[in-house]
Amino acid sequence: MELTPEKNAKVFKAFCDEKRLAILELLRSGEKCACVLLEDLDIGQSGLSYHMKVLCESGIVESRQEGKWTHYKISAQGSEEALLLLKAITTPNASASNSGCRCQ
Amino acid sequence: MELTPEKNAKVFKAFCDEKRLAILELLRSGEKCACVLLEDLDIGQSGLSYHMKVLCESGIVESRQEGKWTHYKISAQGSEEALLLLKAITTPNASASNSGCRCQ
DNA sequence: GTATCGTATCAAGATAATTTGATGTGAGGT
DNA sequence: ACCTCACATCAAATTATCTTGATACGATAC
Repeated sequence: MELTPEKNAKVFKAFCDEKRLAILELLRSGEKCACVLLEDLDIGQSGLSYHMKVLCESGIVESRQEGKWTHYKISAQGSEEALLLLKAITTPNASASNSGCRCQ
Repeated sequence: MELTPEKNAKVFKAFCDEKRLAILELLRSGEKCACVLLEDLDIGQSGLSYHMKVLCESGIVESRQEGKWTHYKISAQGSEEALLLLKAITTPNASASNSGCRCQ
C-alpha cells in the first residue's frame, strides 16, 4: 500500500463518526445487507449510503452485490492495514533527535 | 478506560488531519517543545496550539510544562489503548448472526 | 513593580463533513 | 415493454472542523 498523509487520514475517518462506529459494531457479527443496517440504525437510506461509501473508501469495509441487494462486511485486510498503519504512526523511530532547541 | 462511541471517535480524530499526522511524525523522534514544532511545520502558533489540544485530548500525546515551555511527546499508553480499541472495533465477535433478513 | 516571552483562548471567517429529501439508475418481476 | 425495489447520487441546508489574527494569561527577566 502507498502511504500518503492524505490516504492515511482517510483510513481513520472511518472511525471518527459515531454512526460509522455503530455500523461497524453491527458488522462485527458478520456480513449484513443494507436493509438490515437500515432497520437497526437510526439513519435514513441516503445517509446510510453515504456512510457506507466512506467506510468502503477507507478500506475497512467491503461490499458485495447480489441481485439488487448490497452486502457489507468488515475487510480483514483493510483492518489489518489500518492496525499496522496506526502502529507505524505512533511508534517512536530509531533516531531520537534532540532538535537543537534553545529550551532543551 | 471507559468506552463510549463519542470517546472512541475522539481518539481517532487525532489521525484524521494531515497537520496532526505531520506533528505525530515529528514526535516519533522524541519529545519536542512547541517552538521546534512551530519551526518545522507550516502552521501558525494558535493553529499549533489547537492541534496539540486535539492530540492531547485524544490521549495520543501528552504534554509537560517546563517553565514557560511546553514539551509534547507521544503517549505510549494512549497509543497502546488506541491500538487495542482499533482491534476491538474491527475484530469479528463470536456470535456471527444471520439477521433474519429476507434477502439472505 | 513592568516588560517580555511562550502558549492558550477567543472570535470571526473559511472550509469540510453530515443530514435530508428528491431524483437517478440498474436489477428483477410481471 | 412497464413497474417496483434497493441503492446511489445530487443539491441544499445544517453542523462540525480548521484557520487566522487579536487578546489573555502565566512564567521568567529586569
